[in-house]
Amino acid sequence: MPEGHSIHRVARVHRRWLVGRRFTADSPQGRGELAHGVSGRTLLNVDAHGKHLFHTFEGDVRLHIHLGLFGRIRHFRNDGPVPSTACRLRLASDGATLHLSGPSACELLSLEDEAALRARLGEDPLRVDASPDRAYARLTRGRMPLAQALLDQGRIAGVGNIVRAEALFVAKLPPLLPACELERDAFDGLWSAMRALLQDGVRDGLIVTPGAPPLPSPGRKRAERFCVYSRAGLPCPRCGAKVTGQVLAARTLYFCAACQGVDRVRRSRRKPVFAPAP
DNA sequence: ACAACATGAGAAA
DNA sequence: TTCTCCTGTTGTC
Repeated sequence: MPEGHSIHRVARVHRRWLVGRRFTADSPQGRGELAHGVSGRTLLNVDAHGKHLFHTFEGDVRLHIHLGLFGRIRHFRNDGPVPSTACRLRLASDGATLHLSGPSACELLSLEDEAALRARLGEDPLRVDASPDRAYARLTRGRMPLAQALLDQGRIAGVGNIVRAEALFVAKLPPLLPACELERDAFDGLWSAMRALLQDGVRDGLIVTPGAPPLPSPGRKRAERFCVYSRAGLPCPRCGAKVTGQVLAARTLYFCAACQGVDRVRRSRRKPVFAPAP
């Protein structure tokens, strides 16, 4: 569910359908104070930055939601079904109800705390105020592998494991290149690949990488379709070589070692620190 | 039925 | 680096 595109899509839906409504809130999971803080207030605004959602209610009440790995928001036009015991927050108004379950964060924030949180977030390719210059400066700080830097939300916000793999593939970049060796024109290709994937994802509600092959096993229900993500051992749709899946900093990184090469990408050629896998 | 795994991230060591 | 939290889906038996 949750990479940046999902969050921005939720924000869009909520702006369109929920802003202006007055909600009653409850928490079947037993977070009474949280529900009490929101209940009876009108929703004024919804904003997304990276994977974070910010709802502003009347009376200076700010709700911060992060879905984490497991979080989900279900929407209903009517009252909706009986919420499960795992439902952390239910917001109900006339003709629109939502159930939030499994978030890693669902809290009320003061103005200062929200500002501090937003200040820690990097450039979000989905935001109009995003600065590619700043994104490049932050992303290329240090020698950490490019793929690892891409998941650091303080550098670039909203990119998750799927988008990093697919964008690096589309831009034909080597994931293990030290971030500081990424040339500016190579970054520009990566930035536009990420933005295109995320923007299409907001529009369609799921990530579909152009050029992705049909699903390997027809029975699978996976909604999103990829070139390399989750395709370890399967043929690369561009060159046919086997896709690599390897764990990097506790996350599985997928890429095609054969066609995501190092050419034209280095900033300094002095030290051959990185060599593509054989 | 049951186990493994997942699009995340913070804290601890 | 390893643990920890949270829930739902996928695959194996």
